[in-house]
Amino acid sequence: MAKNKGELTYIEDDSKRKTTCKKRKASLVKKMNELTTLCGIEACAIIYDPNESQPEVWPSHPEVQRLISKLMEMPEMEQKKYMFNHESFLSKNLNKARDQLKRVRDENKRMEMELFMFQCLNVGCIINTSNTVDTNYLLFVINQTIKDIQWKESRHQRQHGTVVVAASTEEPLNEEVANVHEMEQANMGAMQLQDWSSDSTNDGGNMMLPFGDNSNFSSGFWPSPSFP
Amino acid sequence: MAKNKGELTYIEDDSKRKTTCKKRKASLVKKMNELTTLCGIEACAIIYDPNESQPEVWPSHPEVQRLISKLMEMPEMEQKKYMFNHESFLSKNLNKARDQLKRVRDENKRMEMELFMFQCLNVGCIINTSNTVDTNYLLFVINQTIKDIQWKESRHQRQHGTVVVAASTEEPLNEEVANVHEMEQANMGAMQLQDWSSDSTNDGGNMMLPFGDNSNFSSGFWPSPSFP
DNA sequence: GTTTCTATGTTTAGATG
DNA sequence: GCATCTAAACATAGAAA
Repeated sequence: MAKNKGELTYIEDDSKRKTTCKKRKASLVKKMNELTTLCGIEACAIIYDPNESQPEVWPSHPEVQRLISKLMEMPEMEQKKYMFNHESFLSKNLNKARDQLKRVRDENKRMEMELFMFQCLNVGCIINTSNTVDTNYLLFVINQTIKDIQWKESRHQRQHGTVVVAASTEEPLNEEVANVHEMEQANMGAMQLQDWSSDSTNDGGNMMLPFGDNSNFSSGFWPSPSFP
Repeated sequence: MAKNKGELTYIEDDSKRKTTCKKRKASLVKKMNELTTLCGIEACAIIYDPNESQPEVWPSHPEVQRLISKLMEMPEMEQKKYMFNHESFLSKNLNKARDQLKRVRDENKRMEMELFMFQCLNVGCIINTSNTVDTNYLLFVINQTIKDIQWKESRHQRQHGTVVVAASTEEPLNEEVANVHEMEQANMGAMQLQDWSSDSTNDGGNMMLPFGDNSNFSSGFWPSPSFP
């Protein structure tokens, strides 16, 4: 504590406490970011600040959920293993249970990825992919979504023009990804990008989405969308 | 980072990383203690350090459990509200006031577009683009998003493989769109998508939300996002 | 209420026992 | 590996804008 020389007691003054809290929360989050980035470890934090309407989590809600799950799962899994080893009559159901578990896991993973994808799109970037999400699966989900978009969009080409979004790797493993390029060729339309950043006045009104107060979106989540 | 001047990247050297990790974990915990004490708020942290056999929790396991329960009781749709805002500690950078107005305007426009883009993905088609949105700008946003994805993704190629997502029109007018193809070329790596649905044992468990019989955790934080 | 500034205390990467 | 030391960078309480 600068200028306070180690006085580690509750700050009675409301204003001072609030200010300090805000500053220190920011610093703490920065420190967590540094720790996880520099050392490549996983960490999360939950902070309940009465000054905020909602608890603050770091680095993101899905990641916190994942780490919490990881924490909660540890003792349970050992317990299960123990039980399976000792209750022989359960062993005949083992394969069945495993399949079930796998299905549930896949479903959870899918939901997590879809939620994550939503958040990425909402914020505009991939959020803290280091050590947090299965990027391969995320890409699978994105490709699936893109495929849906393309399929549905193709029914409206004549009305609205065409937009193509494509995902690729060096060696696309599935048909969907491969077809992306074909569609990209086929759908080359007559559209041009305008300079969106100019001060043109003919677009602002159309840009507004009728969601009223946009403040929800200004308090996004962490890490930053890093808009250029 | 003393003597390291803001180089916020993974420390490759094992010994250095381990030492830094230990020091910084201690500092982080100290900071959390100061924050909670000085400001009288509740907070907890979970840290997974591969160097440690057990995950480290702060301030204590029961307290972490209690705060997690508190968090889990919140409705999912309000996630956005309690995410940290990266800008709170990163935006202290240079020439901020210079083009603040323009940035805010662009930001609003971009957020509207991103939200719109999400809605498109969520619904599965481009929604009534005529008379509602600037399609050209939508493409720009998509490209920006893609660019961000690529940039972030490129930092993890070795771990997860490479994917390039691209959007194009017949005549891309800006650098971003043009660069998409360059990056597509540049990022052609040696990676392949893995079969995400395989029985790999290193990820499935983390996806499970093992709240099971604990009513605190089963009280609803993971409702299905109802995707198509 | 917020942001900016700054003097001063704290953290920390690297070096050394 | 673990403690101690140190210069450099950082964090921050208080004040001012």
